[in-house]
Amino acid sequence: MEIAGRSAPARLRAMPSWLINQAALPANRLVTEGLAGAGMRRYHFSLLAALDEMGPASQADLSRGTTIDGSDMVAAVNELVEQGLVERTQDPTDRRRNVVTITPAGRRQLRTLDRLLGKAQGELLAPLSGEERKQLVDLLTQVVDHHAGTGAGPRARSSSR
Amino acid sequence: MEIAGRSAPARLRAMPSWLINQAALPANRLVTEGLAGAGMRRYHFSLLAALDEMGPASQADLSRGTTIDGSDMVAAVNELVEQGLVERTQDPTDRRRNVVTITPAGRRQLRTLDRLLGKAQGELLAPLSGEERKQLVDLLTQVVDHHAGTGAGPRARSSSR
DNA sequence: CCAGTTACGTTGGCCGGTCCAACATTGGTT
DNA sequence: AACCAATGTTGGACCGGCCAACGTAACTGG
Repeated sequence: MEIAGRSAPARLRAMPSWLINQAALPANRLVTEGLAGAGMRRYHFSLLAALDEMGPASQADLSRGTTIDGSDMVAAVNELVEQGLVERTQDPTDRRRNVVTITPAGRRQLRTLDRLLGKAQGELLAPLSGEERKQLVDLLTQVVDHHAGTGAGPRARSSSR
Repeated sequence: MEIAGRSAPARLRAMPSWLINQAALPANRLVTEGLAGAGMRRYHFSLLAALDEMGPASQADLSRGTTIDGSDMVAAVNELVEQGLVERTQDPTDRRRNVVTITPAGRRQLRTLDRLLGKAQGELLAPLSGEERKQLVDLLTQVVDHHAGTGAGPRARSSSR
């Protein structure tokens, strides 16, 4: 009763880049489902986490402190404002800036999300022992750090014109 | 000379699901760039690899043997046909089926892609030792296998109606 | 003081990847 | 014959990531 051909080619299964992408599927599914229980998306959490860590910050600061593009920041902040989790106020000392501040409700929500996401991580790494989980995090961190800034940042300023 | 705030919130940096997604960025960038040198995309390689491993197969077989949806298979096969890397012929014993066969040129191309991708994997895992690379592949494989079939397959057949 | 340059927020859009619904054709079942 | 299942195909939705352009505002050098 073979379920023939249900698994990917061996060439792919041995390829780290492929494994990473395959692991990202359940990861994103679990995280998305977890956050959906609180009516949130991934970037909402990123934003709340950044605010909790950085304190009040401009949208440009938040864009730099997360992987969220400035273009997408507008809508993201709007959505958090609508739910009363952050406040957007104009910076009086620099009228270009919008200072975004997390509210007490935002902090409460953040703690809820922490709990939900912790659960999701547990399910994601279910087959691994505590020691193995540490190893995985360590190895991935090395890879991520090694490639940091190698493709995320703004395009090299073209000097033409 | 701190480059202040250039790194993501600690909450995220400690989260396996986030690390996996961040690692997927350079992974996809390197692989995409590598394949671009041969005028190919990722699913082209998946397809050629599956064909090389499965032998001649119908598009439905290929869809099941890869992560490529049947809807997207049509265009993918078309593109490979245009480049003479595969052939699409109607199965005489089942006139619904298109049998896709890899050509000698396809096999040659596949070997080229293997080489390009091997290089990309090396760059991706540059900071890791040989031992660490094995560990990473092993850990990711455990995670991927554990979640196999947990969200990819066709939607559960709704029994309503 | 003024001209040029830089930063910020915002709008709009493109692209790639994933997925689903519907359909006509064909084959299998009973 | 009547029904059900599988195949290939078209069309489109959705999401995440990214970029271009623009108006406003601040800064800098002459």
